Amino acid sequence: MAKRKSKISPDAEAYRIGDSLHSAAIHLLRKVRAQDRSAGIGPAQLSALSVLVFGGPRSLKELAKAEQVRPPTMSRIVVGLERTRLVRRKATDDKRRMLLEATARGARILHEGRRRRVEMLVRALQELSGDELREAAAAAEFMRKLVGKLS
Amino acid sequence: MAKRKSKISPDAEAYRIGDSLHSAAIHLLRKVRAQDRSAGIGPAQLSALSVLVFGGPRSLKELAKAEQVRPPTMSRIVVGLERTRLVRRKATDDKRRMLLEATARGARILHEGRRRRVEMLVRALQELSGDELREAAAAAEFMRKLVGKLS
DNA sequence: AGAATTAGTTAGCATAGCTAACTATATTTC
DNA sequence: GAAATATAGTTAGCTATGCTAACTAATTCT
Repeated sequence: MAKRKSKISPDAEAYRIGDSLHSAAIHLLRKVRAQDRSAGIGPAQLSALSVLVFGGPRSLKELAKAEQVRPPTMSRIVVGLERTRLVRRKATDDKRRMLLEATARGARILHEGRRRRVEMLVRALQELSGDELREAAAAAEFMRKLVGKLS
Repeated sequence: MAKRKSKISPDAEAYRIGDSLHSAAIHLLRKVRAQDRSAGIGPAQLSALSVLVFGGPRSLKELAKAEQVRPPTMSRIVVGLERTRLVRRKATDDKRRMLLEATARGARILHEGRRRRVEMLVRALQELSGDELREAAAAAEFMRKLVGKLS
């Protein structure tokens, strides 16, 4: 593109693509998030829980960093997760710190919520041809790489 | 893939890809959203404003539907946007309805906020080769199509 | 021992989501 | 044309999620 259509500067092209990706991500998540209403768990709790389920136990501060929120915010999210027995605290040698870990129930709830979200995408993906599915896999892989490069 | 590796069922493959796309979209937005703090406008307001800027004036109910929120929620979002003079109400013949439209200031603020978000992506995209950039464009286009197919 | 640092919480504020119940206007029905 | 119904938006009140500032308790450094 940059070579065939020299009128389009690489920067403008990068901007257009960036805007597209941004917009697509917003609309994709807005759609799948509609599935969360039946879960009885908010998006922040669901996301924090997923870190514990897939990434293993960690301290509140680490969890806050992983979720890119401040410690007081995470403190309250954890209170909610504890109240519904999705997460448990474990004491450590350092008595200031705690380890947060998902309960079995937490893992189950997470997988169900995730399944509901992802299944919406899966239904759309199942309409695609084999070629299109390969395109989908490439898009997912590209997004993953790009996110790694951010900031 | 489905043909070469017949052990992997198309369904499992679709699930894996769906999960990837979902996860990538979450992480992408979490990163770019960090840019919003300096904007002095929340994500819901920003998103509603973008509908008005890019899609033109419409009623509160239509805006709520476009944003997939309930009317009372949109009512309050609009109050916030009005308070900061980013959106204006216009009366219609039907005195129950109103038309909401972005002000010039609203359009400017939106473009600035969007630019901040997108520029983060652009910085990452600018590190890519021409081939990779074409991959990026294909990924964006694919996502756009997929979102259209959702539910 | 005392000072500084670190982990987490509490308090207080704003935004954003919901449902239920309300007001005001339009439309339909008899 | 009046009464019933439907529609657009708001208000009230709840929960969840984000922040900063200020606090407590434990640990580490000097």
